[in-house]
Amino acid sequence: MFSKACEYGIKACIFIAEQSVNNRRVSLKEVASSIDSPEAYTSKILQHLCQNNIVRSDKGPLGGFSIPAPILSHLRLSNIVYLIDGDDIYKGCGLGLKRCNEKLPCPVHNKFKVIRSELKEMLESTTILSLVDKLHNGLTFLKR
Amino acid sequence: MFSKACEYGIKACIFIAEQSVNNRRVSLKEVASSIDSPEAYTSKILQHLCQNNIVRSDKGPLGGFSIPAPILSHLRLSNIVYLIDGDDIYKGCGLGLKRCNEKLPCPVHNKFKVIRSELKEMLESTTILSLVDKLHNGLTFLKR
DNA sequence: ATAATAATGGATATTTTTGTCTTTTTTTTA
DNA sequence: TAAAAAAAAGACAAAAATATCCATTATTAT
Repeated sequence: MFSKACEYGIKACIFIAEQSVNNRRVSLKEVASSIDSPEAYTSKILQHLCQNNIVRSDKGPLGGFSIPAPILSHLRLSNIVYLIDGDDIYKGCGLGLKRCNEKLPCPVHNKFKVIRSELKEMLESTTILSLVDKLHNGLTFLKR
Repeated sequence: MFSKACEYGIKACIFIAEQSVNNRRVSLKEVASSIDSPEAYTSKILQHLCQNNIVRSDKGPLGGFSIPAPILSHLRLSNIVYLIDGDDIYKGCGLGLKRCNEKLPCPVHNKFKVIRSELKEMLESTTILSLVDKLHNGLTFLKR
């Protein structure tokens, strides 16, 4: 459904958000080990998220990654997925046709658009904070 | 959503099915040009479909690909997707966790399972014949 | 200032997916 | 039986995704 990069990105954001809620910055190492992802690859993904102001990074000792409260209060799954995987999952034709639309639909167009719009709606309505809450309550897990 | 191979596979099946309804066998060339796919790559995908009795092939002049009526009457999108892409799209964790389930769900588990089960239901209930009908009525297209 | 810490950036490597090319096998028709 | 047509099979190539390594830059504490 999502690329590996996107999966790591989502998990990393949930973990960093959880720590940010408690005013803790986290290092790359902590992120990677907490979400069980390859460190250097995760670094690239975090860079990407930082360059697009979804995550904040500070260098030096005491540095690390965080998500500032004003950003966290608005952050949704859709922001992360859109940044990393683009909008193909919302817009792209189910059969990969370049020009598939209401007027000239592919055979699966109408079946897919229902699923797709529900996926879109779900990603846009799910906040990272709501996912952090579940983590915090011990109801969900980021590893294994 | 699906791999390129799977997209080609679905389009190829719809095209071959359309021709089989009219008792016409089609060559690899015809398939590839009709669905706008790379010929040799499409060949591999058709081989795979043939080995798994979703498509039939006959060698020699007058040979070509077809889908026998008894198969076509049962064939659904899910059969093709499952063969080519496997069951990750139904079963796999949205965050790529190996062991994510009802008891130990990842943070997005419950949000995703709704979408996933709808996707599953859609693929399992959509027959290739119903898609051929739309093609035939000029309501949908396989290229562009 | 210096050393230590942590992210950044760039180059490189590996793996997977996608795509190609060539030879072989099967079948039909002449 | 020989030639032609068509898929099968296997090796190979290119592109994309995933992953690693190393030198650089910024920040903090000593």
